[in-house]
Amino acid sequence: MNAEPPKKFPPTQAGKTFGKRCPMPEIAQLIGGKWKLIILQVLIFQGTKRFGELKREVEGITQTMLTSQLRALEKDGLVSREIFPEVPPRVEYTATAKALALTDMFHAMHEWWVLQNNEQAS
Amino acid sequence: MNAEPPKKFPPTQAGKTFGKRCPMPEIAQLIGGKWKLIILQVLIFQGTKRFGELKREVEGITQTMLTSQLRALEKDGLVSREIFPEVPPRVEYTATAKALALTDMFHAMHEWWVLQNNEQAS
DNA sequence: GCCAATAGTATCGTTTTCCTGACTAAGTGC
DNA sequence: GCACTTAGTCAGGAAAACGATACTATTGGC
Repeated sequence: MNAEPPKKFPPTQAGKTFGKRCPMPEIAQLIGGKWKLIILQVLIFQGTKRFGELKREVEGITQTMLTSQLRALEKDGLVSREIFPEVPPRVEYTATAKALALTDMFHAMHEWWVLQNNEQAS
Repeated sequence: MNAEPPKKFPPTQAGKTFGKRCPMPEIAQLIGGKWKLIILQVLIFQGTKRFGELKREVEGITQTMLTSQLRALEKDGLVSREIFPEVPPRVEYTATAKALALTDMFHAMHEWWVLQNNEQAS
C-alpha cells in the first residue's frame, strides 16, 4: 500500500554538501545507544537536572545505566557535571554548548516523526 | 579544559515544540544500530543502488548484515526493493519518500559534526 | 560436466549492550 | 545507635547486535 513507486533518480542532486559522508560510526559513538538521545533531549529542552530528577524523567533507566551514560556524555563534552558538597549529595547535570548545538537535529527528527505519523495532511 | 561553564538556564525556551518528547526508542528502532544510517545516507544522497554496489559502498559490512539491515529498512518502509528476474540476479534498492524526508535530519547532523570539528571558524 | 557471477540463506561464535541486585559514604533527625 | 536520604559503585548474567564461514539457486559460456 505505502510501497513507493521505485522510480530511479539520478545520483546528482545532493552529493555536494556531503562530500563523501560524515563519519556515522563516530557520531553513533557519541549519541547512539538506547539512552543517550533521551537523556540529551531532557537536558537540552528542559535544562539542568539533578541525578534523581533525570532518573525519574528518563523512564525505565536504571541507576547503573544512567551513571554510565552520563559519564560517557561528560567524557565526550556533551554534558557537564556539578557536584554540591552537601548531605545528602546533590549533583547537577547540564547540556553543554556542544549538546545544545544538536537542537536543530532534534527538531528535524521530531518533524520527521510527526510527518510520518500524520501521513496525508492536506 | 573544554568544560563549559555550567550556567543554569531556565527550563522554558524550547519546551513547546516538543510537547513532552517524541518517542526516541521507536526512532532508534528505525534508524539505530551500526549500519542503517550509513545505508540510508548512500541511498538518499546517491540514489538507487543494487546489492553489490551497496556492499562496496558501505565499507566493512558483510553480506549477512547488509541483507538483514535492508530487510529491516524495507519492512519499516524506508527502502523499496525491486527484483529483476535475470541471471545472474539483479536487485535494486531505493530510498522511499519516508526515507527522503530524513534529508533535513542528515543535514542537521552533518552541520553539527562540521561545526564541532572546526570549532571557532570566524 | 564444470566454472563463474549475483544475491542471497543458515549456522555458529564473539562482542557489546543492557539489566539486576546488593553494597557504600556521609550527615540529619529520632 | 538506627533509619533515611542521594548519588553513586561493583559483580554477574542475560540479551541483543554483530561477524565469519560455508552453503544454495540459476543459467550462460567453455
